[in-house]
Amino acid sequence: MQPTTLADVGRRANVSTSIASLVLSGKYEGRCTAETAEEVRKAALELGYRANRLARSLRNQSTRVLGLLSIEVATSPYAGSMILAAQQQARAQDYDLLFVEVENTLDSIQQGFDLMSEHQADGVLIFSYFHHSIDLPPRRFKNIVCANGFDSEGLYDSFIPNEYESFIQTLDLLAEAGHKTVALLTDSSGYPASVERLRAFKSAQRKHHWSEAETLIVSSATTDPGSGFNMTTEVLFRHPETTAVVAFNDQLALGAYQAAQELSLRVPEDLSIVGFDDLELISAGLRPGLTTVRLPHSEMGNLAVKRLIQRCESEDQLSIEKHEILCNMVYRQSVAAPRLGNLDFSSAPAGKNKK
Amino acid sequence: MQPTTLADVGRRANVSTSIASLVLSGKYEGRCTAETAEEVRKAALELGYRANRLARSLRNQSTRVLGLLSIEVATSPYAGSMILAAQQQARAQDYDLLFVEVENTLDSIQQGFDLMSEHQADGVLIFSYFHHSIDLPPRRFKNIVCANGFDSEGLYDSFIPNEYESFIQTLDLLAEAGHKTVALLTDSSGYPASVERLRAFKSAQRKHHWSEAETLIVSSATTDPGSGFNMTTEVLFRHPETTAVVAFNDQLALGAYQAAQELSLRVPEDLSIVGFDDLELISAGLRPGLTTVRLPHSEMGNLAVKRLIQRCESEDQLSIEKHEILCNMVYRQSVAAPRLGNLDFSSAPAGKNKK
DNA sequence: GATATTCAGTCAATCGTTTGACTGAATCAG
DNA sequence: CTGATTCAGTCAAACGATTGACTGAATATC
Repeated sequence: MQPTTLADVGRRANVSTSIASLVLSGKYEGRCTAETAEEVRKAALELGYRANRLARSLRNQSTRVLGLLSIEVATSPYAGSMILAAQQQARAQDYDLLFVEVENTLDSIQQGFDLMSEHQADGVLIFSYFHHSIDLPPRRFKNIVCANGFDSEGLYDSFIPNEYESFIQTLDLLAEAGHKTVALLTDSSGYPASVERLRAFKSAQRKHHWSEAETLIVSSATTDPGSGFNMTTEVLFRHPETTAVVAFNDQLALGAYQAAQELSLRVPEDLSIVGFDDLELISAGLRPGLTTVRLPHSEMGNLAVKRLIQRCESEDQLSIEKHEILCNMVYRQSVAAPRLGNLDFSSAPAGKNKK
Repeated sequence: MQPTTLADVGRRANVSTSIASLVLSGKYEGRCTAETAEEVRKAALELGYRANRLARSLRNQSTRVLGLLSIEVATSPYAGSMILAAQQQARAQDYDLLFVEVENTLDSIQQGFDLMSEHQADGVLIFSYFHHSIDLPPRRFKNIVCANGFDSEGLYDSFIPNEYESFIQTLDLLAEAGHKTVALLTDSSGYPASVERLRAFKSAQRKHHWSEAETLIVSSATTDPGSGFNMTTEVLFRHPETTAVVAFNDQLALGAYQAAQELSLRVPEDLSIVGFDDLELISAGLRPGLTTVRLPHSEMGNLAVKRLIQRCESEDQLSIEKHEILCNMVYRQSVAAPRLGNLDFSSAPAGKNKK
């Protein structure tokens, strides 16, 4: 049961494959009558004809396939939305995605490019797990676009979150609620996210006349809830005047919730907490819901594909741009007006239900 | 800057494209000298030659591309590992994955098949977001394999979790710890996961001589933490003798933690809790860590690809099999021996740190 | 009425790789 | 010395879609 070819369609409609091809691609004007065209379309439908993209691509020197090099994305909880958005945007323009997961090494990325090269991809997307600078091997493809990361040499378009402005939104929210002593739990990786968010925090301290005590800023190399727990506990003991905790990400925020619980503090009445990332499993699952910032994964996936296709189809040279995307706030219930007075750790820990 | 072709390689090595082809595919024995072969390989390397897979596939009538129809997988937090495992297994055998997200409707799936048909995929993988029966349109491809779901007519291989046996492990763990009154929070969807896990629970009740009060089993149409909170609260008030809560999934378990917190119960000293799925963001992030069962997403992705490739490359008819995969337990700290005596709700709720 | 134009279509080359059929020279067996 | 075999290659036909060049008939123009 061989798949049907254009020749089969032509045969059934009593025309040459040329006419069949021209009709099905809508370019038959001046080449045959409307009736013949109708015949062809009918034959194609009856035979369930599907064009062979290999043959078409070979002839056209264009595959309408985009290579997706995912640098450790698929392992992350963010994977879904970025890849999904890319896929759907591609499909909407009759492109498809050839997916390959690579490691963040020149060698592995090189192999990814080679593979896409063999498949004659029209362009290549480079998706990163987290916002950082990526070293890429020498250019292989005319069309390359990065998302959630950027190439270290600035040779390609990239779509990344605007860390600074997005974080400022969160901080302004706390300021509006009336907080004056705000602690920051951050990470010490030195990646753009930590650098920019720290810069935003310091600027907010000045702008809103917050306490600028250095020990209000605690950082850690790991950003799991355990670190969040420890850092929160530390900063609250040192600064019992703290009324709000800003976490570098939702996992640290989860740790802050746990620390609050341990200290019998209510969120948000006794302590406001905000996060970053909007990992819904955490942010929407917590009680009360965590007010946070949604990373624009779908937007980045979507825009990167749009831009890449534009590059593939454009004759002239497009300029290279680094697009910073503002993230949306997600308002839940973890922010309230500051409580009055300092925390009081002298009282015994809340009684547990013990037998 | 056209990509180099076999003809280019041949020209540089002073041989015909035929020899170039034969050498590079390792079938040159009896066709040329070892020295000539070396010349060809050298030329290919120097030119950075990469075979054009379109041309090769067109000629060979085989693409080494597998279509991946993801039925709402990419939107789920589980997406990553299953797709990643599939991709890596495919790559290990020199296959690639063409990814398309579809909706769970005959029409959308049909379109997915059509697309894979145009791309001449050698086979199609059908990945489902959750373990359920999928209605598929009439067979389009010789080779189809399902993962984390199965086709309603049983026409194809499938790889799914063994819900019953996997859940039994959890329940046995509680029995070993000495629990006698165990509550089940489940969902009422009627999908295999809920049906089978409920069956396992009832069998455990009998096997371990647990209390079989009907009201120890509570179910809900939604499985978010909020439902888990409500169900846990309900069951604990009704059955203060409950010493362990088994949740249908980790999100319900998170709700159970929250209910325990609200009632000032310590986990696991006052209440043991177990989950299912091992959503690490939750299970590893909770304090104490949640003992749960890891869904075998990578295994399913990996095995499905292996089987599909086997089908693609096998001459003879393979039998259709439904493979049930046993899930691994993930031991954390949420299970302990049961406390002695009933819960006591007469005492005032634990004092909160109020000003 | 001769020529030009339009119409409705067919022909054949092309994309790059693969591989069975072929070739011309050298070697070998008898 | 003759015929068969091996060796080291080349040739050319696929695979299926696309499209510029062509064709033969009908119609239009002067």
